[in-house]
Amino acid sequence: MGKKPLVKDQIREKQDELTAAERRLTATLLDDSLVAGLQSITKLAESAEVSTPTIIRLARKLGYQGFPDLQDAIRDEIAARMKEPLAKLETAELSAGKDHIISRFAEAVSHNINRSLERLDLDEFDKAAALLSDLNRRLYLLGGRITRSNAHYFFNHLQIIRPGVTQLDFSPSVWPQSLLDMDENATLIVFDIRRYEKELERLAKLVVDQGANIVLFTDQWGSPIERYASFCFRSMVEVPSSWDSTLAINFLIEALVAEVQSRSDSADRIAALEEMIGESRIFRSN
Amino acid sequence: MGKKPLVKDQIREKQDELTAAERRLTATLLDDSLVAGLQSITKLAESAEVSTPTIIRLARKLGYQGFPDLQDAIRDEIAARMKEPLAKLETAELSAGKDHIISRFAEAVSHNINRSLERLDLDEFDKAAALLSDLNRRLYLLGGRITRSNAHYFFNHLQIIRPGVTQLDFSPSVWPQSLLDMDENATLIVFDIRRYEKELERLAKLVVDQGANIVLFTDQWGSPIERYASFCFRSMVEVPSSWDSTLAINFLIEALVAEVQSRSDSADRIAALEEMIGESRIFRSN
DNA sequence: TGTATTCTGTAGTTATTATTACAGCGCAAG
DNA sequence: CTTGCGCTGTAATAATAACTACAGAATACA
Repeated sequence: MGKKPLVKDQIREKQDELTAAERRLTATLLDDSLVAGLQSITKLAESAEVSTPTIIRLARKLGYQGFPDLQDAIRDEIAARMKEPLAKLETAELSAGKDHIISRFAEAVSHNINRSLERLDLDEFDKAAALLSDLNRRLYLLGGRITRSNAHYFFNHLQIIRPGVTQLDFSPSVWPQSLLDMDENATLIVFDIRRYEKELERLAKLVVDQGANIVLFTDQWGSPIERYASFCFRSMVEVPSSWDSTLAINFLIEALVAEVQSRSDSADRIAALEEMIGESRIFRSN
Repeated sequence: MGKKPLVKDQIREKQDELTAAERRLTATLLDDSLVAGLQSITKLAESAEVSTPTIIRLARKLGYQGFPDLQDAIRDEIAARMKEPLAKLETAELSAGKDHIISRFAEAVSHNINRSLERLDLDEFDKAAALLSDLNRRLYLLGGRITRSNAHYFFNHLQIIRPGVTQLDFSPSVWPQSLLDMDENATLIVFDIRRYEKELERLAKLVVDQGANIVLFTDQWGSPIERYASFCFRSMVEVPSSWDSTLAINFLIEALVAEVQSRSDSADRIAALEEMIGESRIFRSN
């Protein structure tokens, strides 16, 4: 049994063969994501300003037995959409820019975050947060060509929340110095999405050999570093763009920052930092 | 007339005074975000394994006249939620981690992106994209303490897509050199969210005085730089964390990257870059 | 264990909804 | 014009849903 087409799409598809009254009806339906179709046929008829038989005729044209049958389909769709943490969005409807990049992007992004959260193991998240909150462990961060920005964002926060956080330079030539310190009391947080970078993998291997843990952020297909990682977070990255989207990854980073922060009770630390920033400008110049 | 409470909340509130069968029913309802409540009373009774009168009794307990009355309320709520580009999520339901940080975070993030997109003027977006695609204009990027990571992410992409892109150092002491070049053929892309940074504002003023354009990314309250900006994108940043979330800002960045990319037809440029990366490693070390 | 109280479903009734049949209307072609 | 065809609504009917009354079951308490 094949996947049923979405009612919304069925309507769009048949739009041409619909009569005037039927279009008035579909307009009403499409107008609020089909929710209007869940009323009784009488009420729907009133709000679309058509007669009840028109509704039944439309239902039949779309291939349903009758109105209740169509309603079931609509309800199933809505239920499915509500299940999504971030619903698939229809966003375009908000400013008539149906095919604007913003709409298509928003749709893709919500899909990405949805799927990523769906696959996320909350236990793993908690354990990773605990690991990153452990002040006895030093943290090192490293990203690839694109993801180094994400690594930096994470670093930027972690560094304020707790001591012992280091960002590795993007250039492999200076890695050896830090590598020396990455023993069993160190954790390397590494970002690697396609196209996966060999240098990162090589470093990962070395680091694990020295006993350090690895927390990996990668894409849906998975970096080769996965085999070395104690914790691995896969996020969906595809969007209608020549570039991958790291939004789902950023979501995880921000959530981890929030969690690590609350576990670390770093209020004092931050207060002290704020004071330093307030009193003097020299610290902002680094 | 005050705002009506959400059915979901009404149920939670009265949970204590509900009987066994009624709880079975509310469990079914809550289980799929109340969508089950849009079926006929008969079907709902079946799927919740209670009798139809139980349903009516619950409806009355919640303060409704009867089942259809309750249904109307549910439908209204769902309609409201579907209107959101990214729906408010109930995400917790996906793994029973009701109050897990991930759930609360996801809810906040969807709210933030929703609101931000709602306020986004697509025309402004397009015009900004056009500005950034204009190869006759040089681009400079700058962020604040936290947002410099975002600036860097944007820079990372723009730099590949087109020539004439410069990232300003975070340290004000080296700004003057770049400032010299920021004339009417330059655009400064600046990120400034709370706590707004005075240095950024001062630079913005200088830059505008020299005739350059400013594209500003800020938070919902708005940076003081707004008065100097040709384009201003406000994004919501509040999340259940000690830190602000820049996800909505990143959304815009990624969408702009996609748009600028497609306007710039930089296929050749990227192909050349890929080739260089493939042939030699030295370019990755900087 | 017995009794009172509350809960819950069955079955019957009423109200509403979904469907059908048909007739009027409007538009296009001759 | 007039004729014909398709669209649309009205009104009657069939189907289903919503509600009520009541009685059996479950539970709490003496």
